[in-house]
Amino acid sequence: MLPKKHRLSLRGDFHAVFQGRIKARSGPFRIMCNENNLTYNRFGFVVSLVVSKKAVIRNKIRRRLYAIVQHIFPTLLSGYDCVVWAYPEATELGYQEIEGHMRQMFERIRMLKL
RNA sequence: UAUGUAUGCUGGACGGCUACCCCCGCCUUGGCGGGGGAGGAAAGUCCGGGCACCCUUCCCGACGAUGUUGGGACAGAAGAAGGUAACGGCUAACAGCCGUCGUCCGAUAUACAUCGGACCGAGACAGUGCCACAGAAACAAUACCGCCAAUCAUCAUGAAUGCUGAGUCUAAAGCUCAGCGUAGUGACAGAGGCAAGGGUGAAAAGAGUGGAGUAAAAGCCCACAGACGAUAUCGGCAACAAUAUCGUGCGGAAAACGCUUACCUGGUGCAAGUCCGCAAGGACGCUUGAUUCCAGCAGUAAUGCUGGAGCUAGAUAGAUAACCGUUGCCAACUUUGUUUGCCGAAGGCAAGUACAAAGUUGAGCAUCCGCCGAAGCCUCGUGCGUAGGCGGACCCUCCUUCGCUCUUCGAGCUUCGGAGGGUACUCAAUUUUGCAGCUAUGCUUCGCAUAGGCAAAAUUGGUACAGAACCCGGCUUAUAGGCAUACAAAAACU
RNA sequence: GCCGAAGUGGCGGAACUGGCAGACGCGCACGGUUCAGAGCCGUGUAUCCGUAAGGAUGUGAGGGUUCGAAUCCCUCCUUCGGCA
Repeated sequence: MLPKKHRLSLRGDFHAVFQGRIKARSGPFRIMCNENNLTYNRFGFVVSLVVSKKAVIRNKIRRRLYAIVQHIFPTLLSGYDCVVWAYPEATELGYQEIEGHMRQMFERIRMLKL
């Protein structure tokens, strides 16, 4: 879980990210980013009712995404707001596979530090 | 014994590592320390409440006065609309719960009765409607087949008495003949009487048995029995039940109705609403409550009362976790033993059901590819493929050989070639079970006990349903495994 | 969190005042027309059993009321829509 400071919460923040041009996709996940005027990153996750009708499964996917982002947080460049979507196929994946997809997406949008 | 149904309870544990939310304290403005952090259904949203605002009404005050505005209330008329429906109790309230009654079903039983289960369990002599097809008729009735011939009509016959005519002598009477025709008899079934029987249908006028009755019949009448309603008495708070009297010929459907009766509900819902802010948004409401646990008392019970102790999530794109390790539990399988039946001298054959126990730890391990392919499998193709066969790569051991290095009668490394092997498990400990023919020790002998000894085994899968969003009381639905109680009874054995 | 609507062959969609389920259209299959194709015309077309006649099941699932349920009632499932 990320601290509340690093989470996206306001409606306007999400809409600002939707205006961004930095996008990537890997497997059942999609990411969209935009620059903010802060010195740190903020993340938001979208796991809609289409993914699964059971709240337990949706919560587990979101918690895994939070845990992965928290794990690779120090290796990222700063100053971005990001939103990650999950799609129904994500319910079939294990933790290692989700982590692989996430790393691939961050690599494609060149947010990893060298 | 296994299984099913119903009800109630339970719903894994420990540790590592990296993090999140709330509260408290300290230093001090982001760190440290401490404490807490999902459920029986948090779900579905099917009901009921608390709570908040609005509407109406009432009360008080002010004013620009039959209205406006501010405050308060133990308030919610009628109608509409919606809901509930045996009776009593419980409750803040309910479509919930408890108890009782009634009807129906099942088991035991001759029966009474007992046990278990189900029930939207008021009203169809207030009204508007419905009962398809079939059938004569589907509810103030009607008559297809059928039954009857009392009454009317028709036809035939027709006593006594009678009427008319003729004759018998003119008349009358009487007598004879002819005609009419009454009662009666017979025929027919046109009018009519009947609804017992047949047939149709889910249901047929709703009255079952016996008698009387009739032309034939029928609750048309009588006796007995059934159902429903009213009244009285007895039991019960009541629904209801028992008995007696009186009355009623009595179809179904209220899960047809903007139908009746009785009772309940003013409306909207925390996205209610209050406050701050230009706005985005934020704070409050928001967790001390019809609260939890324990004990006692009252009550058949639901439940209530009293006393003591406790504070037990409060997120808001939504925390309570992610990833590992150990272990518990369950199932299958394997092994061992016990088990059951049959034959029998030892012993064997069959069943593989039920029960019990174990399935742990460490070390070593060089194999791989292609083609074919008994068994076996299916999509039935000359497909897949276990054992196995052939070929190749690679590895190990030995021998021969070309060289190199060094601490030089030897060792190591290496090139070419040849032979053999590459078996998928092995070893040790441990645990459990079994064995008792060998050894040691102890006990008084048979023998028993302990320690050694011998044999066997050391796999796989699962661990539910599901995530608070203002809070409670219910209902319904989901739920691996485990526990308890009641009921049912397949199969096997006795 | 709250409120509402729908579910019928392979598809769309009738039958909703209870009374023979699948009208009608599209699609599909077969046959005819044509030298051939399109188009047109005709027949058939839920599932199972049966040579056939015929029988059984079937309106999202389960239960109930009724002589009889796609229709009425109850509980679930799925899908869709609305409210800041």
